[in-house]
Amino acid sequence: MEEIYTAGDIEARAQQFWDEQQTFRVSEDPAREKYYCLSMFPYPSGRLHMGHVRNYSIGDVITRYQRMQGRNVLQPMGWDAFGLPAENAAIQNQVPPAKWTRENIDYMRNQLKQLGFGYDWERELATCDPEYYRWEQWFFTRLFEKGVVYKKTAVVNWDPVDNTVLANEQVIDGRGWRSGALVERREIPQWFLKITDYADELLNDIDTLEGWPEQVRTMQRNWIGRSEGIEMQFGLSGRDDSLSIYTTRPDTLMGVTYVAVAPEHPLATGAAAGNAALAAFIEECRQSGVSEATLATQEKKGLDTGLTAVHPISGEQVPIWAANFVLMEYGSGAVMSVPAHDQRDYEFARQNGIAIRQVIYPASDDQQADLDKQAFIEKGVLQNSAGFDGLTSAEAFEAIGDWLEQAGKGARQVNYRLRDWGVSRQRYWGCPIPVINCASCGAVPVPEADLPVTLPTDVTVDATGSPLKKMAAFIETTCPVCGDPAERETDTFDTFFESSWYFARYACADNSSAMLDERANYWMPVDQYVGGIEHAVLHLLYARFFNKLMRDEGLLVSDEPFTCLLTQGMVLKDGSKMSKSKGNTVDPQGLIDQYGADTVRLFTMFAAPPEQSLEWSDSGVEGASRFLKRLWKQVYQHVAAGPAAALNVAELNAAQKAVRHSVHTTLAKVSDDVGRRYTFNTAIAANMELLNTLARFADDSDQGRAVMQEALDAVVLMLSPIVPHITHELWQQLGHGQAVVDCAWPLVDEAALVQASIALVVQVNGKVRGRINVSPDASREIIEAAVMDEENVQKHIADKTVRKIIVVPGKLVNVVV
RNA sequence: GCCGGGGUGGCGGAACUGGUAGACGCAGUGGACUCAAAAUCCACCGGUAGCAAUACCGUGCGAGUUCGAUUCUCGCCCUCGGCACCA
Repeated sequence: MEEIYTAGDIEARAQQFWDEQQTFRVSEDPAREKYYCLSMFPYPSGRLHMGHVRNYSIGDVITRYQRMQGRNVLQPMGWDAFGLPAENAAIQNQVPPAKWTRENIDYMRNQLKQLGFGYDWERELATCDPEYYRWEQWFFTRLFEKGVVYKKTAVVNWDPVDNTVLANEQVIDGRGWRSGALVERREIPQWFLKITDYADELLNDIDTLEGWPEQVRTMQRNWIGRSEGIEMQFGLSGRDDSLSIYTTRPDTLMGVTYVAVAPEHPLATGAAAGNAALAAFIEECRQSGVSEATLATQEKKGLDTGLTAVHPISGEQVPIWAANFVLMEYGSGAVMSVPAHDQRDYEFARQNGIAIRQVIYPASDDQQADLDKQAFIEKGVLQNSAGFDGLTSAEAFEAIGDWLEQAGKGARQVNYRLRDWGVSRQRYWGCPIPVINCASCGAVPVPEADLPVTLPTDVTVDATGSPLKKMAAFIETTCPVCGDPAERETDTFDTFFESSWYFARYACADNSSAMLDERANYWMPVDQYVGGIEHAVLHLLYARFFNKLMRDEGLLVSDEPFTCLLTQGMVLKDGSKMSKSKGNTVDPQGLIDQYGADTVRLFTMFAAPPEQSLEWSDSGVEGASRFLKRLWKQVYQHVAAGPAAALNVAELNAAQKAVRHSVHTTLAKVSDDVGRRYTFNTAIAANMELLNTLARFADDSDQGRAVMQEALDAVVLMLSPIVPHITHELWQQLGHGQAVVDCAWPLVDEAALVQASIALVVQVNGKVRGRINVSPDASREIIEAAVMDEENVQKHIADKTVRKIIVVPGKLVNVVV
């Protein structure tokens, strides 16, 4: 055995071994328990960043640990290869997106291999492969036939200078990122998936996701936003039609003093025809981005349309305002406004001189309503509400609901905040939407025999929008129904489309005749999914939705795709997210070259628990490297002295027993940390502590060396999922024939955990005043007597009377005076 | 603005179910080894007072519950993630 640890050679040898043995190649084996561990696949942006290293290290530790538990473990890897950055790179460097993407994939695949992650590379997929995206095109046409997809107009960010649609992130302070032009809202026709049809199931099934973090489940529930309310009709003065409005607070209905509609609402745009000021206001509202964060934080503005609505109960005429805070996408694009009982309506009414009418009064004395200062938003008792006076808010909800239903002016309705999923993107580098637009037949799905609709890759990309829209050869086709000349759809899918089913495709990535086959039902659902917390809502909700769509199409049997979810925190440098614009990135490659993959993996696992953000530290990496050198040295010194004798537990002296006790308490703790808690940082810390103990244990006797052998074997096995290369080598050097990657996780010897005496903390009035040593089975009486014997305890009791003594078994004693 | 997290020594973090605050590591200080340096090894390492034993203070801020609160409750401050076209 070499005396000095050299990561480079060791890592190359271990990786070659796994490669030759096809260690991580798996197939279906009904006789064994399967375990599917999946990390979110990366966007091939060029090089791995620290977030990837962290994500994939976590997944690899879990994978290797589960292998040691004897399970049939699948861990695949692939590429989320469509997306905006490839187009940006194309504009900047005149390199076609396909070429750029392929080169990035090749480079990053090599980096993943250098890091020693145990993937089954046979299953690798890239979403920009026609062999991959043809199946989502096929699936879309199935959904089309079923009526799950439909087309409607929706607003986008429009850059009037570059004449292109911008992503929200390309809008900076209301201006296009390249042109600097003020962004406009523009309505264009787009394809939607009816995710709202699944809103109830998506909501209810959250309850079954017990392996998910509670915060993610809460965020998804809030995102879906189920509410119960009343949908009612406000009449329109001087018109035959009416205005549909939804409210969750019908108890406040008699306090309505105006109605607000979105600036794009037909009522507002209609009224603008004869109203220059209103037209100017609507135009002004059009000059802003579409993101909800933008709309919610901008100054609340509105203008009276001059139209009036008729209150469904009182018949009173209330003004209709156009307001920039009402979203056309949400509900009917109109809201009733009750300034007395809604803070936003209150501020808007104050600002615009609209009446404030209180109809809800506090039900008890602990509540106060001061409408000179703010709205009273609590529930209470109704007044000034005609026939509903005296009812509580809850009673009024029912009474007003009944009244409206009987009058034919409204109905109880469940509403969702969730909106249907718009999947059209006016981009080049994505999966073409398989639709042909025919003048006489309308939108027609591309027949299965003509799939895939292949994305042309020989293109020049510039800042003025998708090159597809200028490619006659791509666009011009014939209608599959009538055979007349027709035009191909030039929009591509939202890239969330690809990432909504890749997890199932890994099970049968080689199938060229079907989207999924029976192997998907062997591997699905994913047992452990690992990825960034930033995907808590969108990706994870779309993937859950898609899984249900695939189930309903008969492609899968599971209701949910991911049994357990681990949301990893971000990697920070100097307190903020690493990014090129901040210039605070750390390139993993340099660290791999300098220290080796094991050091990088060890540091990322040690610096913080997986769910927390991780603060990068170069000197911390140095520390991780030092630990591996010490581990190497400890094994080297042991091995250099020749083979150890067999362990005979009955012959051990007190010091040897103490070391064995440390080994097995560490083993128990690390098994729990790695297997249940996923706190790899504390698992590593416990091993560091144990190695410190072993370094102080100098015992050349036969049993001393036997204890050391058992201890080093345990440390190597415990660390092997985290630092697989060095432990691969050390395990051989410790005299074992089997590769460490194929070993079983070590078992705790319960007998080694038993101790002759344990230390209890002694408190007086909750403050630590000393410690006592007692036998683990000492009675309460013996413990109390020992406590009272303590000098420092007596001093703090002094002349006071002992009121009670609290004994927490195995931990502490608190004397209350 | 709305939804969800987080805040503990000089730094990253530990304390798992309300029970010893600061494990482990980094940085630092002192020492050993060396001609010297690096590396390595040993010791110390929250603040104040004290030779020490020990005492008091201390987990973002303010209240509360409890024998006991980093942990639970309420209010506030700061910060990070998401907000439907970044992935």
